[in-house]
Amino acid sequence: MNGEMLSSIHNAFKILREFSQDDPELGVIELSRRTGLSKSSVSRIVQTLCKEHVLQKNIDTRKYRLWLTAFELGSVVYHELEVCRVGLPVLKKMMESTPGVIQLVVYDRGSIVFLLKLPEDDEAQIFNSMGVRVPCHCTASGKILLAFQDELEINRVLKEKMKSYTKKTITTGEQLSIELQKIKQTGYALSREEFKIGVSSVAVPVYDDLNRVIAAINVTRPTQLLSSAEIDNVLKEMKYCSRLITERVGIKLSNSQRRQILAAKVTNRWRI
Amino acid sequence: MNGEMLSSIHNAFKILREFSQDDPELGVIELSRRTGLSKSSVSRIVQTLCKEHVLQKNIDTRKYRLWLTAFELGSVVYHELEVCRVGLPVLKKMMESTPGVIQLVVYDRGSIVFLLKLPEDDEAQIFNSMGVRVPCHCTASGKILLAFQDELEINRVLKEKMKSYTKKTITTGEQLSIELQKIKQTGYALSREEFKIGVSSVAVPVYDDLNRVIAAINVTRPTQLLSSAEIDNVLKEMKYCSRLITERVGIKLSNSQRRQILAAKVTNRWRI
DNA sequence: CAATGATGTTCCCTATTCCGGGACAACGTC
DNA sequence: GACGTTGTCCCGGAATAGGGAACATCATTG
Repeated sequence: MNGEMLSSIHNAFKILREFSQDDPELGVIELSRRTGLSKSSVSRIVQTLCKEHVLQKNIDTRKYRLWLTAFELGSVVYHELEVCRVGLPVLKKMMESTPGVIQLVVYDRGSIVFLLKLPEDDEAQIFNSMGVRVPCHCTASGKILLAFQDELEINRVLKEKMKSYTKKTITTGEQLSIELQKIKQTGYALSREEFKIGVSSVAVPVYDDLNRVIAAINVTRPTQLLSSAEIDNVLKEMKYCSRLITERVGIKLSNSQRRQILAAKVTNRWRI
Repeated sequence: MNGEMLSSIHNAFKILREFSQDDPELGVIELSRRTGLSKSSVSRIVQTLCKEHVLQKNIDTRKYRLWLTAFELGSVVYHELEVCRVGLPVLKKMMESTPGVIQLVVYDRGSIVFLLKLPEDDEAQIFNSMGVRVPCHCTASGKILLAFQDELEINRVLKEKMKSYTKKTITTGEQLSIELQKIKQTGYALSREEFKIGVSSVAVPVYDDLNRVIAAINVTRPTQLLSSAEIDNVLKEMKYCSRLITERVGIKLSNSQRRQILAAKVTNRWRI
């Protein structure tokens, strides 16, 4: 297995991944510096991506931003994610009775990716939104999802360097390991200003019809609005919604089929 | 200018573009057939894209589907599109009083791309959704957006082959040209089952603060629920929302700045 | 307004890579 | 177990992608 395979494709995505909500517009030199590629290479790649309408060039500033092809491809993923389709109406209903920001989150290689965020209108850009990737160790949903990964994956992540976002961020493998065990027992995770000062959140796992954890529901609020009494209230609501999603997710199987699949130790995460 | 520039990047997106809501999972041979690339090339490209987490492989079926990197990149575009951010709350409000499917749409090279669709929960998958691309000639929003493109672009599109979706689909340049002129006079467009039998829609343009058409609002309903009396009602509502979006879009400029920019004939579509 | 600096594009050349063909392997089906 | 289908691996040669440098463009500064 040679490392990166087709190098220009690898480089193209190295460049594309530099674009984010925080850095939506980037120039050639900037990209060159960030990726370590020569500016001539960046220039050529970026021009190619423009021809594919993956990027768009701002003629005035000569900077580039992601464009419609990226949007179209991303939308396909969104529509394919069963947990999104099923989760959206459930969480919308939940929103009517539950204040705060509600998010649906999946695990991906030591990080979490936000799939849904309600309410959607983000006048206040305080909270993370759809499509954003954040490391596991500092968020409630990250910790709950990591807690349910297999040993191998957990150990891999525990060894990684953990960035500190606030004074309360967990930064060592030992601390996180203890936290994960506690979480697995209680069945929910808490983040009290571990990612952002003034902001706390609760998360519960979402299971599929084969009892595998496929996602997490996350409720975020200003810390002072999330007393332990209130957490109990919110958790009840969240667990109910989690169960609703489980019931509606997955190809409905007979019990014998289910046993068969589980016996085969299917760890294939295809059906999120 | 050499045609495609970096060919492997071009080929990668040729492959990626084959994935859609209708064809979310594809295998190597299938992709090879569709793209005209050799199956060995497709295999290698697809493996590279898996390493980049743009695609994910289903171990059981050996087919591929778009995956989280695509979602993350697409989300950046979504958040960057000012007309989305501004349009979403406006159209949500509109939804409360207006039945039917409400969509926000932009023009892109002879096609339209749906940015938003309300209501979002699509139990009934009858209507087009977010991120979907459809040719201009057969939809209300496509016709209204095309009508406001410049001569050059209109003529380019008029010459293209137009696919027929129903008996009522416009399929010749002459017909479409007449239709566009009518639309430009009345200020709105209609599609009576030109794309799908039993489904009709109305569309109005959305202007930015420099009076350029940047998007369209589209309302779709079963044909029998869209009488001409009802169309007048809906149009009133739509035009009101369109104006609201215009007011809230764009960097607020002084009148002198505005004149300057318009004098410079800025056709740069960067600021959608 | 010339000089300077910073950024972006194009050209050229070579080492590398990537493509296509074919062999091989893994399934599923009859 | 034979066959058809599909996916992966291997290999050699042709094409191309990448880096360096020149050139171009724009912004800033004295």
